[in-house]
Amino acid sequence: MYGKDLSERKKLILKAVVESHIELGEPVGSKSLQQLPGIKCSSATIRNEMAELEEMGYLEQPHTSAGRVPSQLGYRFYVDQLLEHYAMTTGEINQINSILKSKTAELDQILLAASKLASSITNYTGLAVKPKRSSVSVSRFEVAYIDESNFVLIMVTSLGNVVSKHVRLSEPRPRQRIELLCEALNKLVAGIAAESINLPVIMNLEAVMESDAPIVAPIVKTIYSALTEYDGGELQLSGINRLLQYSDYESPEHLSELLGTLEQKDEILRLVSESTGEDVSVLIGTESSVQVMNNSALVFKPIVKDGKTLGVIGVLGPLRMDYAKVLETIEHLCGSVEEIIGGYSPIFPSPAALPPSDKAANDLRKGKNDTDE
Amino acid sequence: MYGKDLSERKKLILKAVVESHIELGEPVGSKSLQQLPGIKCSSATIRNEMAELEEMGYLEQPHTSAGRVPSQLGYRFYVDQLLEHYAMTTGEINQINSILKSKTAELDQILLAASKLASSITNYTGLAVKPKRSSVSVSRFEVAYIDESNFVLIMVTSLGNVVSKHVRLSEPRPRQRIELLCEALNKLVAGIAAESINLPVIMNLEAVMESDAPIVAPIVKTIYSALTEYDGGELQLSGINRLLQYSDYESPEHLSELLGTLEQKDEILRLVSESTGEDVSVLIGTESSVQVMNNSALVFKPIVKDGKTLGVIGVLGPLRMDYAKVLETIEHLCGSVEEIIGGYSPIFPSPAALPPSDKAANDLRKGKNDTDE
DNA sequence: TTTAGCACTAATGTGTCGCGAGTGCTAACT
DNA sequence: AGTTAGCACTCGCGACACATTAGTGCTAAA
Repeated sequence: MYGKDLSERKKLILKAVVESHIELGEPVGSKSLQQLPGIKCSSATIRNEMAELEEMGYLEQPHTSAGRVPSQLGYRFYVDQLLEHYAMTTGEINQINSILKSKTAELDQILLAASKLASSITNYTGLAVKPKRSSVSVSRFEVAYIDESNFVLIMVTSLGNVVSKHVRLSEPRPRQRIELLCEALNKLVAGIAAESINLPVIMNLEAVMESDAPIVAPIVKTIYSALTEYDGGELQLSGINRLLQYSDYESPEHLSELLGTLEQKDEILRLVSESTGEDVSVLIGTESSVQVMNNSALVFKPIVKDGKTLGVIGVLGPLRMDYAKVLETIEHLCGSVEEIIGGYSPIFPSPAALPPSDKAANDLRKGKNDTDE
Repeated sequence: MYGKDLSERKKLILKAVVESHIELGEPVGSKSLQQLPGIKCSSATIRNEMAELEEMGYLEQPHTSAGRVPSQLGYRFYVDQLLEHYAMTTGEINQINSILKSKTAELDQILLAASKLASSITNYTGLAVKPKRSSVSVSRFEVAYIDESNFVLIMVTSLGNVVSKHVRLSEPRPRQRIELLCEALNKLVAGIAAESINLPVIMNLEAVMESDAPIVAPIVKTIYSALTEYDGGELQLSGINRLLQYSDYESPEHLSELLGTLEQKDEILRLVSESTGEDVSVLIGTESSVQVMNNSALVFKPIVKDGKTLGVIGVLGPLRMDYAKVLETIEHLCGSVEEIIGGYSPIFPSPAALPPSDKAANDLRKGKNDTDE
């Protein structure tokens, strides 16, 4: 393991370099370190130590006769071992409480609010992700009949969310047939994950629908696409303008590329979904393996309830971000969000107290979230 | 009216200045104009003309001994009177067709795709707006019962969209009571616009619900917020990175401010909703009366069907944007989108073929749109 | 009314210079 | 052996002077 061979003094110096550079954004020299409390040696000694730290890869020099700047490895080590707990100010805590607590609404809203808070507290770009989910299923179908050629198919998913799709029929069907279809769907499709809607299921459906068999296929297709679409993960950024505050020293083309990648969304979604575990992830520079983020750091943490990841909130900032504050903020935010959604009386408290469609029972064990729209 | 006193030659010169500056982004001098076809006088004459144009406010000089740059008024006049029709390339048309035609899905999706197209074709930032609607109402309520403390209230709006809200009850209620509530809602609230849900309505509801009166108020509040929230207008940007390509000569703080304003969304929504008529709007510089957009131009056009504005797509770019191309692109895009949604068989074809809730009848005269989710 | 010519202006680019912050190295010191 | 003082060296950076250049306005002639 790296970093085990560092003397206490080296750690102290590395820590000081990182923190000074995070704060001021400039290469830090031996003299400025010397007058720091806790260091009792001369600038020459510090120079020697820094030279060695550079040798080992923790620091680097923009050019001869500039101070040192932490390398990616330097930040890594700092985050892993040197970080001091940041105590959030009461102002910050109040801000979180007042804004977040007022949102008892949809999870989406809460996530967005949390991302905005993350951005405004840390002064970096905040992000909220509604993660890709595997194997969502519909626990119940409803129809809202509009006219003989149109109805809205409403699906309550296994997670308690609601997805609705407008369906247009090529040939008109009377109300009862549609309601029959709905019943059939509830009997045959409810509780089945999108990927396991297969031919036998469809044939069953068609058999039930008798003369209306032709309308089954397009409807199943609609259901399928609704589920997978809903499933697709969503990324929302807040405080994009703060990207400029720190990457202005970078080339504008680079920034433009970064913005493009962010707008694409898939890279970030991939990163977020790749991370395992319930803990904070910190991706520094190339660790993200996204070319354009080599000069950025990404900190994020999933919001977990009963073992399910309901969302992710995080912060995107420069390599020299204030990791202590960001980590603390993210953790606090996640905590608050989990508290809020935990405060909900569970929608599906136990396999016993169940929604009407018995079929769906086995899919509802853990789903207790409550977004919709 | 301005601009009537301009000689043909002045117009020619103004046009040339604008177009040259749009293309190259640099102040344009008398010499470079001279060698343009269609101008048969010497640079000195052009200088005189330009001096007069500056006098009149159509041109301005960044400093002595630089060329001239169009003023805001200059652009205005150019757009109003000098613009030449831009013929879209077949490549561009194909791009639109292939991408747009494949989206037969939700209006939201179509709008987003159109905005992306606008951005990629024009190389500026594209925007799509789902406009604020006035007086949406619920034409029908449905409930999806989950358990005795939870149900999902599903509302089919007067426009045929579906909004759903999860409702948590502080005290459990049996299924029948919820269904009764739903019936009552359909009787008393369906067809009423959010703003006309008043005390008498609520009292009526409470009377019907008898012992369950206490749950009425929060539910009405939910309905109200769902409607106004849904009603709130939505803005999506695409190609934000292209903002950098042209505003890099601006101060980075300014750009940051602009991004902030865009993220806020309300300014843009206001601008878009303020515009009347079905035509393209072109807001140049201060015409938007948004401080931070003084150096930007906004071009947008509503998507209209049967007299209803279903969305707006537009482009945000620098003052020196390629108005000819942008205008043509936006108009073409809007045309394509209208064509696509026009192809839908109308959901509410006539006041006769109506959704079950008779109450809602009078709200459905024109609603023929079909988004959902 | 147009044009050629000329003096003038301001931005832009280039080269030189000195300053200052910071380093590495060596030699003396504990 | 580790620490420190001292010193020579290296860059980056801002300042200044200077030439260049693209463009102007004005005047006087066509």
